Amino acid sequence: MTNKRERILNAAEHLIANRGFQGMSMHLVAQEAEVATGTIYRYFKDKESLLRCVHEERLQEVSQALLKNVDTQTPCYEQFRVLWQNCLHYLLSNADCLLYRVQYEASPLFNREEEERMDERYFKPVFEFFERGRETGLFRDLPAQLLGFLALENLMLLTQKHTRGCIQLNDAIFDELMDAAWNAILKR
Amino acid sequence: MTNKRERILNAAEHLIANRGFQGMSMHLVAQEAEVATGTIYRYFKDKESLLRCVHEERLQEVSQALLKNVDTQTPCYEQFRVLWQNCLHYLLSNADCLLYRVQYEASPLFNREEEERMDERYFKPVFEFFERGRETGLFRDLPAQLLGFLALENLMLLTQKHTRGCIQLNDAIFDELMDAAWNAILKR
Amino acid sequence: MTNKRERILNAAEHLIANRGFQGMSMHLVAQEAEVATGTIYRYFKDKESLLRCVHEERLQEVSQALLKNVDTQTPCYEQFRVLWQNCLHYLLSNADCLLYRVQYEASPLFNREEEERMDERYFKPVFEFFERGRETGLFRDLPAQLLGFLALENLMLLTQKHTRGCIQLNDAIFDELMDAAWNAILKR
Amino acid sequence: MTNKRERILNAAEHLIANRGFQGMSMHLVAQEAEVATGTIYRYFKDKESLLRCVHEERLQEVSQALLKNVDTQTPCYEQFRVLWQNCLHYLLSNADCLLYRVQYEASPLFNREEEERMDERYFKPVFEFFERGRETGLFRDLPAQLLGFLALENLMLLTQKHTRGCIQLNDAIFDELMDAAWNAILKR
DNA sequence: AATGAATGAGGTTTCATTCAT
DNA sequence: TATGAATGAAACCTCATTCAT
Repeated sequence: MTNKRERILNAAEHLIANRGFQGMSMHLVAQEAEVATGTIYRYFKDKESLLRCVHEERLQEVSQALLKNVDTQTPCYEQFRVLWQNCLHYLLSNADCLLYRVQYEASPLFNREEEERMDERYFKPVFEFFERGRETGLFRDLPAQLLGFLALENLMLLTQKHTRGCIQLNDAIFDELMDAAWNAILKR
Repeated sequence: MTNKRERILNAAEHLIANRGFQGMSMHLVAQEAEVATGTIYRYFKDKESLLRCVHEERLQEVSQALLKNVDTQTPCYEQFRVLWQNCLHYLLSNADCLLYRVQYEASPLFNREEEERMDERYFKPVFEFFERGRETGLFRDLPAQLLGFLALENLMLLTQKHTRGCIQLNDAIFDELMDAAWNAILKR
Repeated sequence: MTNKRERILNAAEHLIANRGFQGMSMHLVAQEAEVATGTIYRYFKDKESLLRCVHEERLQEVSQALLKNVDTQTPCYEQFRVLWQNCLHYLLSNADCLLYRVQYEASPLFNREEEERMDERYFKPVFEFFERGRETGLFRDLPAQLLGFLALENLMLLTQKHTRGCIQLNDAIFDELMDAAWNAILKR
Repeated sequence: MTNKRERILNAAEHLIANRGFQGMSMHLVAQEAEVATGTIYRYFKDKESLLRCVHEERLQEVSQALLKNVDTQTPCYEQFRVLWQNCLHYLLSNADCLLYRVQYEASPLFNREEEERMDERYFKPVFEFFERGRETGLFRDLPAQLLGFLALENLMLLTQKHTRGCIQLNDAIFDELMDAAWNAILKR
């Protein structure tokens, strides 16, 4: 059953999300996934490889969630709104993934080049959206990567703080935040 | 010599910055600080306590750097500009502190309540600045904490990516980013 | 197909020869023999049993090779010469078997009594040859086992060193070594 | 206490001697040496390093024992006799070292080049003895290494079999064996 | 008869912490 | 106060063996 592989990935993500990279031991992963320790090594060469897979599989999932119902034929703002809402909903309903990703981004352990390649692969349409906006003079004259960061990435940090109970957010605030993001990237 | 205590704190910060929480072993800290392993335990009860101290000492330093030359008598935008520039310069010239802090923020390991208390203690004047801006109707109707986040905290993530070589930033971009931050918090 | 049994035995021998007893895992044996791991257990009760079989099967083969064309009607020196040459050629052309056997002999793991029984069974004619030589007063007054050792067994160690590239041997040296062996066992 | 280092080396040697390379686990070494597992790693980088040290330290000891009382001024046969007797006595009274060494020699795991360098370093005077004998026309025209092998190294294998109870040796046999070794290397 | 996924005991190694000096 | 050798629990990983298919 390839089901076991998925269980292992989820267990790893969950443990990292809740206990940090330090708190994810192979033994705990096995326990959480309800498999024997040795079983993990049938699916993943070693711990590092498991971590890489957790990352890549989730990246793919995130990018799909992000781009759902984004129609390049609709007005720019409309596309932005869908993107932003997709992002918000995904983050709010996938706490483990969110808490995991924030730590991954912060960690100095990972190979930057590989990460860049993956970002490019999975988020190409997102970057293209911001690039088009910039070319038409709607958005600020900043690299697409930065526009994407201003518009979406800090949402990640905010929802993380929300999920962990550090701040309280509600729908009114979300509307305000989306508007703030839109105004941040708009050319003056 | 209390000098040793400082050396230990710096060593811990440096190691976390460059190798993550996992990469900071007490033995390595001792080596980097050029003290014996046992000496660390004269200054800090245990590893957790050392980590807490690293955090608090730096928080204090950051808050001082942030508020330098901020004059509440000057126009709001001017105060914002100084705050933002202080923040940028501190982050760019204190790579270890920056790389450390990003990981700290992302980590699920720390006591949220204590952190909140510390934030409040050290960043009170910053929050007050945003609060005033909101009350005068200049800034969006969002909690000061959120305004601060929109204005300053994502700068931390950006400079981290810059420091680690994931993105390239320059003065023109920094100007643009400051403007983006300003526009993000401004009421429409 | 009993062919599989042979493949497994060869794989085990080959692995031990090249990686030592430590380097022979059941998984690697299966891979090298191109069978499934579980299949090994159809032919051999467990790892120990497999090792014992590897040993016995090869012992039989060696003894046959050793005694080929040895004619008890010919003069003693002639018989010795054929035995020695057979031994040399077998060892030189069966590197795995050689490298395996040297390790087996050195290992404290195996049951000495069983080994003795096997030696006796398979090498009886060889021992008889040395026994006859002793009784006729041609060879030293030493147990046949020891005469055999002096004459043939150190050839094993020498060819092992040759095969592993530790020493260089050639035909002239081999002639000299055979003469040395002959003189070692000869009564003065 | 550097005493611990010695205890660890002895424990490792003893375990290999009696249970083979496989049977030497770091845990067992620690137990036998009466130290904590972790302590081993203060003295040796890892298992491989421990094995190398066991080897080198013993090699040195063996070479000293071998050359004791060998006087290059005395006749060749006398020197040979002392060498051979030294070798015999050392092997008979250092069972662990003997059983260890035989396995080491048989193992395909070790770096041949390094071994050669060590042999050369520690056994130089032995090789020189055989070289002189060859140059004066007393010994066979074989490399000193091979003469040494014929004269001494198979003694190692024989005493191993004796120590393990596979064969019975006594003083009369030893005399015979020494004579056999002498006749093996003598030029005809 | 054959497969190979699964198991978990046991291997090597690291590391936070203690304590005699 | 400072040291660093020593500890042993716990980390990662391997491997002989079993068993459902």
